[in-house]
Amino acid sequence: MTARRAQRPVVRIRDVAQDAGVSPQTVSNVLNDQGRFTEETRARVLASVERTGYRPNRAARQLRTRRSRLIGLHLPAAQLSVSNTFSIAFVREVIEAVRRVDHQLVVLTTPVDSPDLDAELLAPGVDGYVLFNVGLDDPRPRVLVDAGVPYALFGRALDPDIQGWIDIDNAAAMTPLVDHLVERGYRTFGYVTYDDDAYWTQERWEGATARLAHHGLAIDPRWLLRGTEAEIRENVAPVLLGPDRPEAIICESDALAEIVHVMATRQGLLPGRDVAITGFDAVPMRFELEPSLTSVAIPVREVADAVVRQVLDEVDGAAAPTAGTFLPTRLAVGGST
Amino acid sequence: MTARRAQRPVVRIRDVAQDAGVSPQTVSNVLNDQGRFTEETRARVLASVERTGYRPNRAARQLRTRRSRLIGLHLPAAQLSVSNTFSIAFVREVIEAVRRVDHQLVVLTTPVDSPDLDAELLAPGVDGYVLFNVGLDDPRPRVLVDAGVPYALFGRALDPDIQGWIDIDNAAAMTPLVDHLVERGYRTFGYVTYDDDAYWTQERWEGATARLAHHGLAIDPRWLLRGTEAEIRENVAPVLLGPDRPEAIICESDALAEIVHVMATRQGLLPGRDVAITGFDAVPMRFELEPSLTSVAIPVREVADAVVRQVLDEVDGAAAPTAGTFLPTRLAVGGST
DNA sequence: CTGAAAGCGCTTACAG
DNA sequence: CTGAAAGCGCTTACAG
Repeated sequence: MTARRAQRPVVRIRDVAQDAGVSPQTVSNVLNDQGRFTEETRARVLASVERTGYRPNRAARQLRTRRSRLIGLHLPAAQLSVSNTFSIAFVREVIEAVRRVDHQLVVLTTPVDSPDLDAELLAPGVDGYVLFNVGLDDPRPRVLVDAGVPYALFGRALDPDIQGWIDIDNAAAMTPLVDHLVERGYRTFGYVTYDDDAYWTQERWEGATARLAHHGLAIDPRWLLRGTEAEIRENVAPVLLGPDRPEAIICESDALAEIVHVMATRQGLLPGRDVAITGFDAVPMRFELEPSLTSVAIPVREVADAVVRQVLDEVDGAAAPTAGTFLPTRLAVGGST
Repeated sequence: MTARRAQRPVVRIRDVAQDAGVSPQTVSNVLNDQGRFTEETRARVLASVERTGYRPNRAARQLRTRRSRLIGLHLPAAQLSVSNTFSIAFVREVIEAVRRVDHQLVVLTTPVDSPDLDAELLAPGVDGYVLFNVGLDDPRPRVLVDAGVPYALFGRALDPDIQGWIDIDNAAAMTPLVDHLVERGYRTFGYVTYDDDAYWTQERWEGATARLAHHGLAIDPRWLLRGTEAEIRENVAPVLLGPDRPEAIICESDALAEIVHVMATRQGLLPGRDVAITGFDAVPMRFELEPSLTSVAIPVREVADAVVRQVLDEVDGAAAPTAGTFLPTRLAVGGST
């Protein structure tokens, strides 16, 4: 226990000042790069910081500057599961993005429909929030707007007050995907999608069908498969992988495409040769599929960086120059088409 | 932007005091449940808190009490991936456990082998740390011990200074599993394991073989498969699922058991009828296996609660009553045996 | 049971 | 370029 209770004496800024023979104020200036000191002073101060092992007290700094250097990430527990491939990739990038701007990430997990959502979101005193998986009528941005807490979100909102969003253009993203399929010679199409009311579900469907129409093509209604993952898992073989099947199957997400891919393989069909399969997201999966999946890559890292930067701009009161920003997607061609 | 910049005036404790007609001190006492007030005062104060929308300034409280109410979770980025089924389940439970004790969770992702590990771990000013995936010679506990920062860990360490660990007894956990297999009549065994030097890898192997020996049984060396997930994926069929195969395959983890299960199914073998398969961890997977996997359940929630409680006890200076604690595992019998 | 004073460790004006 | 003073908003002794 001895080592455990080390309790080494706390070094304060005035100890460093004393050691360096300057005032606390000067130490503060050096540490916060405020200018107003000679290079020689700077060196002396830094040497003293090193020697004394000084580490600024965050609470004191926070009290004075009114900045916690904490960014909140709202991550309802349900989204932190191995089934949420995209969420996990996104969370990881947000953590890294926050680290790059020298802040700390605080994770909140209150369910979106909790009656305490407001209180819990406001309690931790973070400088701002990152939200994602935000639907058009999500209650969270409103809570933060009303409380005057800065935030940025990956997604979009209906309310024009809700600004500072970062998103991808789901419909537009389907254009190069469909063009690619048409170019490869595929002419009959199936579509696999979640049966939810998310706007991205809607937009991907509309983007795909519109672009197919542009080519004079369409998705045959009998090859449209909607449902939960479990339902799709069950129905994909009979509906889409029998002898009378489409040449290509467009899936709303990689998670769904993975199911189709696995089931196709199990039926003895080789994706890319016997049937084309496409996904959407292009994030790492539990096992890489073979042949690899053609998909639409969401620039997760860029989104995370943009969202975090947006929060900080808002915190700093830098005029938010945009209501929202679309980031470009990229077609990732694999062996499955 | 108007709504966005709401900037409502900050309510301080003295505003509440004024509203309630008491001193700031009394408001503080009520809010922190320090006794020393009448029930009537209490009600008046709480009403004023409600009316004014007061929310304590965390920085000020932290500066005064020297508690941030922040608990750090060190989660190197590599562990936050869909392949790390167990890590994801554990992180989720830690977040919830921290929330239950009314603290906030800060996530740090510095790689374990980073030269800045010390500095980054100490920078955020958390009250204490939760560590997991800790190996016997892990550098992290030492860093925290030396800095006098409280922590608790899921895992174990060699250094006797490193106390406050919570773990399961991997070897003991294998006893009921092996007994179950023997009881079901299985007499020939294969074993699938990672090729790493983690102590749990070692302990599970020893636990299984020792208990088999107790029954006068053993794992045939030609049915021992060691390697990375990719290697196991490739070799499991030829080594363990051919005509000359063991009756039962014990796997070090659910992740490996999943591979074996999928491959067995692909070979036309029905787990539980044609070959028995067991895992270890019993956390949710991307897709539930069918038949379900017999496995050893790690009490993830209990572990998370215990680790968080241990950190707080340490923070509060409550004597750490134990060097370490083993939590019990439970055999979860599924259809795969 | 309640109040006035002091102080946690910084940084932000303000003087020199 | 550097220093002495004030104050951020709480809570912790200390008096009454």
